[in-house]
Amino acid sequence: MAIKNKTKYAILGVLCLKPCSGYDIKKFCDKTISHYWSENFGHIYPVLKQLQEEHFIQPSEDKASAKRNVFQITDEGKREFVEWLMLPPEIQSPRSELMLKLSFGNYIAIEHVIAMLGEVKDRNIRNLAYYRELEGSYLTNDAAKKDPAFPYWLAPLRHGILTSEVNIRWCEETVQNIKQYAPSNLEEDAYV
Amino acid sequence: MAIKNKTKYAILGVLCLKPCSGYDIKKFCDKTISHYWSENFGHIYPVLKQLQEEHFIQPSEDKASAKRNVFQITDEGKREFVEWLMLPPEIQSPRSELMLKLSFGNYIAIEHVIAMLGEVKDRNIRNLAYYRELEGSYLTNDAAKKDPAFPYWLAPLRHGILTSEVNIRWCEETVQNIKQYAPSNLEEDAYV
DNA sequence: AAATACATGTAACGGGTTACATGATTTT
DNA sequence: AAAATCATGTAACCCGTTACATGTATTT
Repeated sequence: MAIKNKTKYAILGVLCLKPCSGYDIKKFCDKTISHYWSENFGHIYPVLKQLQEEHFIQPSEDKASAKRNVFQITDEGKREFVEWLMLPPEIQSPRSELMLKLSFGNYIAIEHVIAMLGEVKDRNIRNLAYYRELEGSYLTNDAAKKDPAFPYWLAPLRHGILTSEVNIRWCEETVQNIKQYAPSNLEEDAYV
Repeated sequence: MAIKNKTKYAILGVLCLKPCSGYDIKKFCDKTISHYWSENFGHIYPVLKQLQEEHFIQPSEDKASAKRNVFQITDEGKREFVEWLMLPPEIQSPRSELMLKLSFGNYIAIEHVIAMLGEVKDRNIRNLAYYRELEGSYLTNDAAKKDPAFPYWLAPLRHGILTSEVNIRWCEETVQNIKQYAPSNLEEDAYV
């Protein structure tokens, strides 16, 4: 059977870096890997409990506060995680709502489609700016560069940069194509 | 509440093109839009029933076989579909297993990571070849070009082409970065 | 005659999201 | 004192996948 429950492995991965509470894990996901991975509390806490039962994680001693529930990964947990790492990543069946909508674009007014593509482009421009800033701070940090993990943290970031760039170009190209091949009501506006 | 059940709208979209049975819809998804949308029987048939109850679709007269259950979209169904089309596409929370695994690449042997990226690259090369072929047959078909839907069918295809290309480049770049910044055991092999 | 493709559906499962509930701690 | 943040957890829901069951029509 195919491996599901990727939350399990995401949590094990984060705990490989440092002991964390559920809250910490969520914060880490939101801050550091949010451009390619997301988690939510409703899933983290139950999985944390399950991982503890499987002895892949255990309560950590160094709790900052009595209320905090800090976990650390066990040797078994590390083994489990690395084993998963080496499996080929599952090819997920694609479901792009944008592409689906776009392919039926001739059912709505051309201005709508163009506006939609404009929003997509803007979002990608914002993302790109953010990625570029991150990349800059990475590349000028000599300590980070010496970390053996450096190229592995750089890779998803570079992917974000390259795909953002290509998405922007695609938006522009697509607007042009739409105007050229399906002029409809836009042409008239040009004379106003 | 956010709109879920996108299968509903995918089905309405396909039925806008022509009356279909559940089987036809599945076939259409697999053959025509599989690079950005997927459906499966276990979801299609129940949703088909639900759509009928909502009067968005109705049984079609022209059944080829007694066994086939062909549906056509109603005016209400068309309205429902177009209304959805005009809503901004939901931004889906990203979950790239490849990126997650890659960001922990320093936990496994470098050869493993390089092999993994090689497979990803190969898959993208295969996809690109397929997309390019499709694009060629599109661009040389004058009848298709005159269809007002032409740029809307072209757009997802172009997106596939551009992202495949960029993925290939990213794989190559990433392998280089890994070799440069995390040489480890590969260097030795170079002398063998 | 056997194998493949056509065709429709149900049941169980599970993964992930959202909303809800609750309270402590820190900052303004 | 109030607001914001920290922090943990549960319950309900629903979407989508997988596996199962069943039978017909067509091709080899």
